[in-house]
Amino acid sequence: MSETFGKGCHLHLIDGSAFIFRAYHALPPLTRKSDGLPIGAVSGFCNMLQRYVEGNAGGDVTHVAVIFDKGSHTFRNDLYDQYKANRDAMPEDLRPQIPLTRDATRAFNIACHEIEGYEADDIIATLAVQARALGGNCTIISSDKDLMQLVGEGVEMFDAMKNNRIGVAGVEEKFGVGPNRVVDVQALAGDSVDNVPGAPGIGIKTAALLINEYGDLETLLERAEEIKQPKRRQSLIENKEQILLSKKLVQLDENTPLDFTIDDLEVRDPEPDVLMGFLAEMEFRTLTKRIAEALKVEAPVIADAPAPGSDVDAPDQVAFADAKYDCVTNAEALKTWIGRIYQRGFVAIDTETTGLDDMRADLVGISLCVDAGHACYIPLTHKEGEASDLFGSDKLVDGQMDLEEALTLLRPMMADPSIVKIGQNMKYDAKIFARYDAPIHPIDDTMLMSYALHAGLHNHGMDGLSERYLGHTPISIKTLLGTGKSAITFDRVPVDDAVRYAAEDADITLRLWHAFKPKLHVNKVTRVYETLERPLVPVLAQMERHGIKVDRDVLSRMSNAFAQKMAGLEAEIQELAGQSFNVGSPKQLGEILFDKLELPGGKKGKTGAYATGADVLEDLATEHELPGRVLDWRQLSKLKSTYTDALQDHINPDTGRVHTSYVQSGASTGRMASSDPNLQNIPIRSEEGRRIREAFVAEEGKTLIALDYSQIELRILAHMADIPALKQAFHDGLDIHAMTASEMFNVPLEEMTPDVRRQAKAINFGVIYGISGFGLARNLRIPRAEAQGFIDRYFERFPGIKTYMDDTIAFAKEHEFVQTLFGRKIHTPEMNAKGPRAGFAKRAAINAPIQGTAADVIRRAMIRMPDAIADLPCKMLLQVHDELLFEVEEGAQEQVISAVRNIMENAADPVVKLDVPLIVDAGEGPNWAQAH
DNA sequence: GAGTTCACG
DNA sequence: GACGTACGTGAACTCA
Repeated sequence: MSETFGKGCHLHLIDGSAFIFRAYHALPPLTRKSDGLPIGAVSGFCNMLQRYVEGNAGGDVTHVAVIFDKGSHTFRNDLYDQYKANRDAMPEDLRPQIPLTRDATRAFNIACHEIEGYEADDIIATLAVQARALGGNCTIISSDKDLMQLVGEGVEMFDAMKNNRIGVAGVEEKFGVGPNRVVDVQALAGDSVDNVPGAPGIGIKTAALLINEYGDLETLLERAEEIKQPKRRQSLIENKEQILLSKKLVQLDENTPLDFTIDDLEVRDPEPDVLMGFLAEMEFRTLTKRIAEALKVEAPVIADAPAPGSDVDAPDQVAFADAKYDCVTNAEALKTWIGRIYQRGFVAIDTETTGLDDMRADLVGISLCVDAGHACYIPLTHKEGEASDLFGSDKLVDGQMDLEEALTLLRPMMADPSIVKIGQNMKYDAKIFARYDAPIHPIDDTMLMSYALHAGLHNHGMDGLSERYLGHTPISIKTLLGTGKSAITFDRVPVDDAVRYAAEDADITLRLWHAFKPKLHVNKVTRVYETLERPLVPVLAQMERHGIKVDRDVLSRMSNAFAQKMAGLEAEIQELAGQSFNVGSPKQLGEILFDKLELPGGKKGKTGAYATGADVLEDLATEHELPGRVLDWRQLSKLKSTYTDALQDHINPDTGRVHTSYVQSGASTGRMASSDPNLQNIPIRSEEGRRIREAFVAEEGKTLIALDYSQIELRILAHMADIPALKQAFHDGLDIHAMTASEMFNVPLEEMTPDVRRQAKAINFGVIYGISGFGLARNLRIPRAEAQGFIDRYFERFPGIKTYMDDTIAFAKEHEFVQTLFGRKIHTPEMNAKGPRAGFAKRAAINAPIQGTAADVIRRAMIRMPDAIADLPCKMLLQVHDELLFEVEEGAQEQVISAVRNIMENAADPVVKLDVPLIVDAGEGPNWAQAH
């Protein structure tokens, strides 16, 4: 019955991408039971296709196609690089489903087309115009307003969700003009979703008014001077180029080069075998049955596999004891595994290396897992010889794949955007792979999933997670490597042992992934994971790999100076004590101070030792000379051992730089921790300590730039607790501590004394920390009653703060978690405990949303930073909670500061609209001391 | 390995 | 009325 498209024919064009996104967002994240493949969007897509088919049975449709977008780069990006630039990345669990929606369309025996470099809308436009020219009709199954310009004689749209036809009248209702002028209105109004700029200040209503008055866009722009309203006139004149560009962006291309014709789109009946086969493979039980009935065929039997992940407590289909772990020793076997990975669309991957330092450790082997209970290990550089064997040769163990051969096979899979690589702490593995020219993307991380789900409840190490969520105790690395001096490195572990250990790690990681993935959605932290955790991994990896230059000579000189001073102080201290003792021992010092010298106020802690902390010694300094000397000695000792000495050992011999490691899941609040070395606690408060920052320097020809958020936590408090006076003060750029003092003590700002301001500052900080009279009294060294008086007065002046605290505590008691403005959850399991623990929990619950929201804000800035500075000669090096440090080529300072500041100050947008401005201060210099 | 102290935001 | 007390970290050191 083949016939040429023409009069009397009716073409249906389905907007495939719209179907996919609707399906994805309408459904919970379903997974295929047998293997956990994410399948929700495919399921919804098939349902929509089936409903479409049923709805059009017996209708007049003669031709039909589903049209998809292909690739992210189109000719519009060449016109305007910001086009659709503000779109979120595709969710990771949707990505592997995209090719399956094509398969689904073909399984329904419906034509399915996409063309590289063009949006689906352009293909639809081209086909609609052709259909009309050939005298037929066309219905576009979509509600996308960008397609409305096509409506007209012979062409209409159909909103499948609302079951609603959109003709010329519908378009006029939406845009206020006929379809032929829709692009003119869109060009003026712009589109925030697609990032089409348009004319600022002009929306659809105004645009329609203007177009109707002047006829079309070109005439309007020519005669813009005549417009009476000054703002509109100015906007049109000033933004003429931008408006014309916008028109090009919204105008669909009706001449897309097609590699098929309308005649190829003729309606075909589905072939039951093909369709049933596909549905059965996807394991859609209900849908398979329904369609089988409609087609009057037998529904295939879908085996009832136990459901991994459906029950978090028992996700295993294969007991660990029955797991099968292969040793991969040749290319054929590895290719088989890679084939399995492509079938699934995901793989759990783990690296074994010679050490814990990801900047220096060498790759020893790789393990992979795609099915729980079936994993493999690829030994690559295991060496012969026992740990104790001093003459242990460096000869490689026989029967291993060549490292480069294995990487060559793995690299395409690791870089393939359709394959999700799952790891536990993937930053480590990604950094190792990066050193072997094997970039890995996209990734999923079970440690970070646990962090999004369980922050505040427990740690997120793999062994703990395995015991807690899988009920399985993993093989301990210590049993393989030993401990202490006799410990060996992984390359000396016998291959058989390594297979059991390493393959199990990948197996565990995959099972954790199956357990956590559905929980993200149930616990409503998918957004946190997808926007604040997952995308930060590559950013941190990049920063850590880059490192910061540290001048060894500067540190070494300071170290010697400190040693000399300490020796002098030590002699003085012994002299004052009348005996020699270890100044570094708090126990011995306590005995000298309180037993021998009989100084007052000796208090023993729970262990029976005297407290000798800085606050105690400061109080004693008025009584005796010795405590003051000890304080000086301690400061120097700290600076020397922790900074000037230890830091030198952290200079990487290959790069000459120091590479910290950020622990993304380190702090329960959403902050990060820095370790090996910790570069988030480099001294600054004391003059002597601050000089250590002079050793952190820029490379020759470059300079350091530090940008930090000003008072970010107080600003967030002002917003969250909704305190008008504080918000106004921030809007007016006032000194917030002085303003607080003025409000509290009724002192005019001009008469403010530094001491009153200092007290107010302490209170402001106290509020953020969950203030108590006792704590404030100790901090300010004032009587407790006086401190309590301050707090009472503060709450009187800012009653909203008290309400916020009470509400937060009530929420935490009820739910046992608190939340940041971005939805991060911090669990507070001790809220309903008895005794002093409840006090701790309360204060932590008050602090966590504030500290956590600030942490979320800077994370968002960091995630956006690589794109923002891609074309600038600079690198982001460090994060210190509210500060970012960059190394910049000399001369580009201004540009970088302006770009970075823009990202940081707007980092909360568009998810959270803060009532207070975020302000970023910037500094620049040859070293960190001067840049700050 | 726990406890103490102190560096940072 | 008595508990105890500012929030969040990491590292070095002593001592059992």
